[in-house]
Amino acid sequence: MKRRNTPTKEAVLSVLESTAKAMSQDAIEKKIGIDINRATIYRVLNRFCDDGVLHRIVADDGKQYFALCMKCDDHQQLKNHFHFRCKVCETIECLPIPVHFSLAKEYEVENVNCVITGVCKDCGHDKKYD
Amino acid sequence: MKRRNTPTKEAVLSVLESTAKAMSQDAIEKKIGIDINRATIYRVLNRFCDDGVLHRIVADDGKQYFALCMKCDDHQQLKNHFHFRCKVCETIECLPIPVHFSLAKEYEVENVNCVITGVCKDCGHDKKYD
DNA sequence: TCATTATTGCGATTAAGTCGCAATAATACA
DNA sequence: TGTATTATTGCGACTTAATCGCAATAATGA
Ligand SMILES: [Mn+2]
Ligand SMILES: [Mn+2]
Ligand SMILES: [Zn+2]
Ligand SMILES: [Zn+2]
Repeated sequence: MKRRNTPTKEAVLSVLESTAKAMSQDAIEKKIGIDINRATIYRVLNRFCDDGVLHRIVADDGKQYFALCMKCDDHQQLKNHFHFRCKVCETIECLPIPVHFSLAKEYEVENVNCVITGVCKDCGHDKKYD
Repeated sequence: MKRRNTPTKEAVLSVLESTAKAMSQDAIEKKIGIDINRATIYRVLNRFCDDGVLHRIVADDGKQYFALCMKCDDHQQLKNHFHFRCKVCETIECLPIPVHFSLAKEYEVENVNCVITGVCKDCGHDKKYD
């Protein structure tokens, strides 16, 4: 299963590198410019997740969102972090807030998925000129 | 919009009162005994959520799960708590672990959805007689 | 250049959840 | 107790997200 380099992979990655947010397949497809099949985008995203290049967030809207995994040491500590989904601008941001919990040792943790939903700082309700 | 008492409502509630876990529409339908339409179960569940009787968790499998909201003061502090989804027994439990985070005041929080996924204490990998 | 096989496009498919509408039944009230 | 009001239900159609099978394409290494 050796990976091959393709224009599709590079295009998807480049879209995600152009933002600090997590994006859905739909949003990526809209922003990507070139025409790539939906199933292909999903397959590329899933492979990136398998390879540890991206992480997947399932929000409370039931949709999957994908974001780059940070590699520098500063960010590595944030392996499990909170996410914020804004209902107004429909974006998901990776928050620099680590998730802490402690479970009885019999539990085996495989994934942590934490999403806070509401209105983000850029869309606050007091904004008069929306 | 005054609520009416119906056998359906009572049946759904009784299923959820019979367990400490969160359940999906599918699981509820299987356990409920009487034959109730899928859309109706969803409508009942949604109404219970609106009324604060149930809370809804969206897990990383993309599905919605519903659990009773505890009313005693002991549990009220756990308004936002972690959930654990076991991939083996396919259940979701409400953990008595509160979710803590702090956001810049410009954020408006409307919902908190935290799910840890893995293998629960009853399904541990060392079990030889599964 | 050629063979291998990972990747892609396409259409069909699955699954969760919602919606419109007509029929039913819980509630309030005469 | 009868009747009107309207919340609730059942049904089927629909929506959306995501996956899958398969044949065609193209990246890679020899
Ligand atoms: Mn993130
Ligand atoms: Mn819970
Ligand atoms: Zn926003
Ligand atoms: Zn389990």
